[in-house]
Amino acid sequence: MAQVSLTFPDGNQRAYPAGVTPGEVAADISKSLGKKAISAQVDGQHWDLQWPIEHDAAIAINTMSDRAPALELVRHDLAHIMARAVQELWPDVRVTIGPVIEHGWYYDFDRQEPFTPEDLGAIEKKMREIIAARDPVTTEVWERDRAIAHYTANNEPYKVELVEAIPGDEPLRMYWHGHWQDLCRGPHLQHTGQVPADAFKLMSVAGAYWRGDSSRAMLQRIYGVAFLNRAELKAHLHMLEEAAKRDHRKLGREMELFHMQEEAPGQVFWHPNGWTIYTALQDYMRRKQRAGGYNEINTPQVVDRKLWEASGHWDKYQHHMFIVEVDESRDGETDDAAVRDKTRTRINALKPMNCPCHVQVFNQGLKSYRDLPLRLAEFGSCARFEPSGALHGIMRVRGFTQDDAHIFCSEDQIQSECARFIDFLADVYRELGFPDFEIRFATRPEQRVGSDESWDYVEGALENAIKAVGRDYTLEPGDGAFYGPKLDFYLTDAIGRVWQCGTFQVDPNLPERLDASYIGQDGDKHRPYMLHRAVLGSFERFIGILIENWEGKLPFWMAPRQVVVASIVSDADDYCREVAAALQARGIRAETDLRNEKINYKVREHSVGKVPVILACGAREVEDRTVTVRRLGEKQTQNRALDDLANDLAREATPPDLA
RNA sequence: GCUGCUGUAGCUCAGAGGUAGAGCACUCCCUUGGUAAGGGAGAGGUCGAGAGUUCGAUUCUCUCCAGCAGCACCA
Repeated sequence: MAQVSLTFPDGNQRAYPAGVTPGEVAADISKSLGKKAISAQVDGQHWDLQWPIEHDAAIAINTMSDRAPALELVRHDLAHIMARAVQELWPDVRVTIGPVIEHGWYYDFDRQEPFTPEDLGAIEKKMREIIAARDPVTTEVWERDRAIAHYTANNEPYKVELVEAIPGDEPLRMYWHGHWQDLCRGPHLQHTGQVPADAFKLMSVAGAYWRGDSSRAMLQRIYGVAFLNRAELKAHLHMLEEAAKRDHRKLGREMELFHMQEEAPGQVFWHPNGWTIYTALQDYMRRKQRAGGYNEINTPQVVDRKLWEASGHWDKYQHHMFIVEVDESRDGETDDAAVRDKTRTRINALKPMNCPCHVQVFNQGLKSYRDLPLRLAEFGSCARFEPSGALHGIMRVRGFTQDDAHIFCSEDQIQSECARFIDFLADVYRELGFPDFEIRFATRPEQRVGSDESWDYVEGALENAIKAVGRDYTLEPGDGAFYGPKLDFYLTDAIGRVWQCGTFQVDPNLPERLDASYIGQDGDKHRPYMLHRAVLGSFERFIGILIENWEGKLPFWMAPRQVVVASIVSDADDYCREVAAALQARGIRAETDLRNEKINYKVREHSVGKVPVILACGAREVEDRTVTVRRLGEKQTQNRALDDLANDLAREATPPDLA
């Protein structure tokens, strides 16, 4: 009989009959390992305990203490257990797919009636019964015809479709969790009892398209989270609560930053406090850009469709544009709709992007190679008709302002401009409190314009630029824009969430379409490249990220209300006004709170409002010309001389680029 | 846009086929209080919009609008 030689992690080798399974190997090592085993790594591949090993291989047996495979298996088995529970409760439900995702899994079902929160409870209960039953998990490889016949007979059309989509040379694997069967790649646990019964929770149900295709059936997706023990589950649920606490929509209301209303969906009404943040950030970016060699411009919002036709947006982006039809016959003539000339109608669109307008600025007058690179920046207010379901607070809106710029340059300037931009962006992110960020390099997609040589050159230039500034990046092959490759910049917030903000895109296409040119050293006309770039992305979204990152407790220089001077007794009112005025004279955003309320009340209210510094003044402070300082989040107070404190606060209030 | 859910006072939410309630916030009064809510009184709502059923609709039905979760979208 043929033998296979298995090498264990400690270097030991043992011979087994070919076709031995990791489960048999584990049981051979020890009875307890045989029981504890959950799966194996065979030549680095995650391997089911039941799969035969036919060749010499390196093998390691996984148990629950091998975190990554354990989590993978627990979540994956839970997906099957949940699907089984659902079909036991409602036999007419059709099953589809149920993959493992970050923190847990989901499974998509086809069912007429919606699942209710009570249903989730019933499913969870049934799942615990299945786990308690310790049903064996078994597997078999089936022929395609058998699988199709089986699923056809059982009225599981989605499964039939899945089987048909699997390439003919790939074996079809079936898994049983007790009596319940599902098509699955595996691997799985030994039996359902290996799933920790107290470390999972069904979270929510939501719609999802079959195979992610919006033209196909809408299924119901049940999400679950699962961990290896109860403590981890609780920690995760606690983290979700933390994220909810940081929700910028909630903090925006509490801190009186902005509001939105149904007459202007997806657009922000900024209140004084929120606008203070906005302008502080914008003033900062304006200084940075000026120092970074950009020329700030401003371009129209309402632009004739002719320009959008020329730029290609009318063809490709029209459904995302706010289109404005203007009846020009009323121009200076009449307000009476009946006598207007309907033929004098002009079609405009609100700009969804600034680039075509920036080319118009570039195109004014003759440009020389000496003018390049020309960096035109605009805090460009754009309007995009985003799908209603995409809107989300101030993070995904229909009206927003980008920190946009376009760099017009020659081909051989792309690399240095890219390196220069990465440095610029890193500097801004660092100063704004995001020292770590990730670069993703998206290369040529299937559908593209331009020659392969040109793509080779430009992709090479970007790659060299990243290397020149000494940064790592991950590759996203095929994810570039149709006109050119791009770099996307992702920052990580205080609770580990990742946000794409910055971007750098090489575009030879739009200068061509809009006929931009410059005179080269040789006296001939040349086509410039256009580099689209943004650091923050949009002010609206970035401020949302800042609010959530800092939980509303923004750095002092951005805080909308930096100091509240609160009186303890009304005899201190005049002194409080004097203190506030002294701080205001130093450029600090200070207010007084002289209301007839106790200091406890005032402290609570301004703490909830995230005011970083509360200065309390009573009889003692008036007497000594001091203030008692209470910093947000600190219990302890500090008595300080007014002048001293004013110096400190003035320093703290200085934006990072001026410090 | 799609599926599901939601829409009642500024905010958070309760309620019911017979035109509405709480807490906080707000106004006034008492209180001058030393670091996360002092006490009392008062005012405040076309119950998201429109249509239908009904003697009567904020409540039931339909349509629309907006929000929430997810999906799709984010050249």
